[in-house]
Amino acid sequence: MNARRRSADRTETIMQTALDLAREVGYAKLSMEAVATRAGVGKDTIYRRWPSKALLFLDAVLSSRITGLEHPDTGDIVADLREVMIRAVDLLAQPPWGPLYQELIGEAQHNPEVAAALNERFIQPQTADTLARLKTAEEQGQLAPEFDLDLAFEVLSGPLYFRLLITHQPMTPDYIDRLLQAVFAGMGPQPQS
Amino acid sequence: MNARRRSADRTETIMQTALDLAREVGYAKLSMEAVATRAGVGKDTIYRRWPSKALLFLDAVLSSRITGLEHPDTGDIVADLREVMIRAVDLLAQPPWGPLYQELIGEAQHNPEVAAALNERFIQPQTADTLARLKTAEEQGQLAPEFDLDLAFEVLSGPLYFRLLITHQPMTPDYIDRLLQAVFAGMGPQPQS
Amino acid sequence: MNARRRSADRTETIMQTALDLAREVGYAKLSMEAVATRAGVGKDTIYRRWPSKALLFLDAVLSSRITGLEHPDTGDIVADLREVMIRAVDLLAQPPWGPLYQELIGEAQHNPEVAAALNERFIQPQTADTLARLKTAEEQGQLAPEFDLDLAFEVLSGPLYFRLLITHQPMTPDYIDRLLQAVFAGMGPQPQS
Amino acid sequence: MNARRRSADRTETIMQTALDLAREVGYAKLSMEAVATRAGVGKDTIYRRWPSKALLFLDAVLSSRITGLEHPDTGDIVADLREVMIRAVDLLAQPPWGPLYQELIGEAQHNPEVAAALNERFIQPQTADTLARLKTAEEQGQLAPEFDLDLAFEVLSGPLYFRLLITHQPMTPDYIDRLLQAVFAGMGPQPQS
DNA sequence: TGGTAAACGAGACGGTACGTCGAGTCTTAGG
DNA sequence: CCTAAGACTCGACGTACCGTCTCGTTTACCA
Repeated sequence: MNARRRSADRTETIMQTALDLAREVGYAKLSMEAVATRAGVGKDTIYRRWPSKALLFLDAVLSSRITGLEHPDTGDIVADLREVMIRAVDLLAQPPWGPLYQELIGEAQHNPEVAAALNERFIQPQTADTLARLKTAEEQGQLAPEFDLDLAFEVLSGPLYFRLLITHQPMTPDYIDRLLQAVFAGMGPQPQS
Repeated sequence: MNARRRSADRTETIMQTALDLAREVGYAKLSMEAVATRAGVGKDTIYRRWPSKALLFLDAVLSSRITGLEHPDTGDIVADLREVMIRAVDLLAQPPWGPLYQELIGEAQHNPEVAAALNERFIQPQTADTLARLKTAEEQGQLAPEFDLDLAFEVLSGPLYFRLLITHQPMTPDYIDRLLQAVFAGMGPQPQS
Repeated sequence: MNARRRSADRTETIMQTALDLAREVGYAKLSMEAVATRAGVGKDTIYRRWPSKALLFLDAVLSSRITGLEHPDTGDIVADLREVMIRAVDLLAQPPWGPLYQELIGEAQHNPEVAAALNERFIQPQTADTLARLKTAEEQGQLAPEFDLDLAFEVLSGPLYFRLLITHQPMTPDYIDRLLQAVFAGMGPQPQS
Repeated sequence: MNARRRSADRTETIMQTALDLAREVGYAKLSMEAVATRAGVGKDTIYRRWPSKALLFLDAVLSSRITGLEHPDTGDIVADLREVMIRAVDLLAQPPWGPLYQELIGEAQHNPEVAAALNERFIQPQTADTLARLKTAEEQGQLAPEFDLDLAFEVLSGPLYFRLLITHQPMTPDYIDRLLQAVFAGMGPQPQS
């Protein structure tokens, strides 16, 4: 089948090589030249597929099947949220995903294309999945009726991102429990009137 | 103490120039050569003071007096938190601070020195200030007695960082109100058992 | 033989530019950056071809066809030597060759590679050509039978180099005549036995 | 006379240090910074005495007493010339004088001040001394009456400079003998008419 | 003999160029 | 036409010295 002269084969090889190299030296020191050489591929073959180093990297990271972040539905919303948060945090805890994801977000800070693609391909699906699960819970009366559902993903994941990106404190299961506890219970002294 | 012969004059000029240029072209495209040229300074004069572009930039951003982020104490903890959050968000909303702060955090993702310095010089003081204000509120019974105070800064600012860095959605006063409401009221359906 | 993909085109352009610049500002003030800029070429493209400014300069000077320094054979050895010496001196008298050749030799004084290349590519062929012509003359009995032929080139050109490099006195046709006269006649009071 | 507050002491130290360093790394890699540091002297202290690196070097080389190049007068002009040539060549043969003198002449090729100073301070006295000795010999009838005395220094030393600067062939006593023999006997076949 | 101006060490300074590196584009030869 | 290879332009890197210019601090003259 030579009609498809951009063989999917090479696309895969390149992404895998990019990922391997990124693990070894980090995104910042990743060079297209090194990727091309190690993949045994001409630089043009890479640029024919991705317009820049950043977008190759993004593609490589996001395509490397990060699975298991869909919400289960056991009927217990807190347990289900906890489950997904734990899984996410486990993923980020074990190399290379934490550093790679960090660097990807770092790159997004001065590269609107990366920022947009990251949102579209990762953040929004994740948000939507969480929202769907929360909707179900709401219908089952497991949430405060007046709670601002659209905010929920941000309130729950915001602190995780804050630790990942800013303070680099560990995100332990215990931390997640405290976080869920705090967010579900609220800071206020009593049921607000 | 003969080490201190570097004129504060130049130090100031360089940081200001770096800041100006960063506003114009962004941190990513900021070059030491451009800073040196525009500041009318030799490159060595810069490298004598900062070991890298990243640390110059950090210094420039953090030294450019960002003030007004200390917590007032009007006796109303929610109002006081709101006040500071509004001010922070106003700062980030108006150029150049938002983009610069974003890029600074972006750089921190692959530069441990920047990450450490950012934490020490900006995040930790900010956290401590918030915590102090919350302690006062707690003593005055304005908070749920069991609330996890150490988490509070993360829970409140996490979502803001999430918007700033990830989704780039606007952080309006209304959004802050919704956030405070959600966090104070909690997600749970009733007085928790 | 894939090594040869460097376009001869660029090679030529670079040497010509180097030569032009050297004429304008001299070798000492010649900079690789200036050559690259004026030639519209990346610095690497230069460094890929020549390992140093010195060797580029040498190549540029020696490649810029200096012709007409081969010995004629009119049958009169003195006239033929005179002819070549006059031509050499004319070449050096008119800019830019004099200064360029001087500076090239200057560079050779602290750069063995330049010294070696200069010898191989210019001095030795010149010496050999002179020696050949002298051999012919000898066979024709135009030279003292016991004269040290291997010395001849040095005895005749040495004084020219001395003037070129050390005293910078002019090398006029008259001077050449005096030199030939002196060397052919000898300093001694009479025919040595 | 307070003008003279520059201690001769330091002047001497600096020249000696320059010379030492030049021996170690060569003139080309000699840096004023290194001279200053090793001499334990501020850079200004050097620049107060010499206007440039080149002139410091010249001064250092020429001041380091090169003696014994004056012509003796034993009555035998050939023997006397030979004596001085041998001594000169011995000096240049043993490090560091050969390389240093070469580099000095190299520098003179693009530095008129050095060239001028070198001529005035070294070449001209040397020439004058030789000429004086030749004059005596002429009066004593040891030279061909019509020989061009002004040329003599050039004819004799030219070949030596040629070897020193261009071909780097050794200048042995034997070579000097051959040179003297050739120059005194002349290249021509007979007593010239 | 103490006061003061120069010479001094130290090294910061504005500049210029170095040689290296990598991004992204372009060229060549082969299949 | 797509590919591997790698040359190309461009621009920035961080370094090294140049020769100049402050800084205090000796020194050594002279008042």
